Amino acid sequence: MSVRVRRSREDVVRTAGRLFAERGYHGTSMRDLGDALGLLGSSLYAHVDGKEGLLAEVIARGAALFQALADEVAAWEDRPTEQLRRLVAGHVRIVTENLDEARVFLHETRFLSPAHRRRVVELRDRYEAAYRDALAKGVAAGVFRPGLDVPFATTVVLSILNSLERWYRPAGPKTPEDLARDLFYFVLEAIT
Amino acid sequence: MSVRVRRSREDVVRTAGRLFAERGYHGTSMRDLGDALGLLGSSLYAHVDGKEGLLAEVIARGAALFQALADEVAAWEDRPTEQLRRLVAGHVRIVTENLDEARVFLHETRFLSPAHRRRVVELRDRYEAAYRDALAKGVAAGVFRPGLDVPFATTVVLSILNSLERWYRPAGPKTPEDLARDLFYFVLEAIT
DNA sequence: CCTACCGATCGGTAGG
DNA sequence: CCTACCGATCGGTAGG
Repeated sequence: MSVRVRRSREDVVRTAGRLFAERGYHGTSMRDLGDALGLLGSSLYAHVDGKEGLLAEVIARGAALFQALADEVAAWEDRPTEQLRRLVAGHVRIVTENLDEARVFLHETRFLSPAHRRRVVELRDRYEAAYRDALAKGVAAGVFRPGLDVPFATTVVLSILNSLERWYRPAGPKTPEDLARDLFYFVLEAIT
Repeated sequence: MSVRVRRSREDVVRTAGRLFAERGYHGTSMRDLGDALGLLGSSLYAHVDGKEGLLAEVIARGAALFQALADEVAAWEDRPTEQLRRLVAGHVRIVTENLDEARVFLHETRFLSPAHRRRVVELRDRYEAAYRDALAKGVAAGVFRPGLDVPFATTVVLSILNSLERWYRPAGPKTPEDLARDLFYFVLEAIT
């Protein structure tokens, strides 16, 4: 009954993302991945260099989405509230539309080789800086609470956003747009 | 150079918690665990039934700590703000004092057998209910914001608390007591 | 808790 | 992308 079709490298990476998200990197074998694609584990090596390279690619794709968001909101640096609103909305959109990559990014980065991991940690730090800068600018401009502990608030906001992958369900009561709005106002209440 | 001492079952479970937290369940072999304890992988079977039973025990210990907290705060049901304060403070204390178990509980529960996993999910749901009840009582009593979306706020509060294991560092600028206080007030600002 | 092992599975390769 | 493999490692057991 298995449907035999030619598989692209894109298919391999996307399916790897799904399996790594569901079973974890170490819980997924190359034969598991082959099975999911309708081919043998050994045949995967015609598409990719190896298992770790596949993990690195899945994670790099996730990281690129968040990085693009940080770059995008940089243009709004004169309006910190709008910057924060866009960061929250963009994060929710990325996670809800790329749940597998987001999960692998958050849970499996530690299994990357040191060289790959270093690059990902660097991107994560730059992403965090986008939030910290928006909060700091908002405090300086008087639109957020004076004396706000900016590093702490940054951590809490990212805690909320990074937990989305745990509980977001497409069939849940709120659409991604609802979530973006409600999460933004929850945070805004706490920091103003 | 390796120090040979007699190992207790307690040593095995605690070391398994550390390795499962650091490398993940599927990233830890019974030989890895034996090495960390100064004995052979095969010798572990004198102490435990098998690898999955070891995971179940590490997670059950973590779950028991949270369950005890939920039971404890039930006594304060007439004072929802105090109830929430104690839930947050208790959660921070449990995580900061049992970081390995908390990590395994959060990340490796999905690798339990269906029977073991079902019990853990049940406990987690009861723990979540303690937060939901405190918030609902607070809204009913008029101490929290009228019209607060209680299920949503519950999820956000637990998102914040469950992310602690990601960023808490004993050498960080805030003590666990500082964190408990600051996290509580962050949440309180958002829900009042 | 060690010795000595078991069958199964792992990531990966040579050659087509 | 398959055939036919490789050496290494996996969780686990029998017997002491």
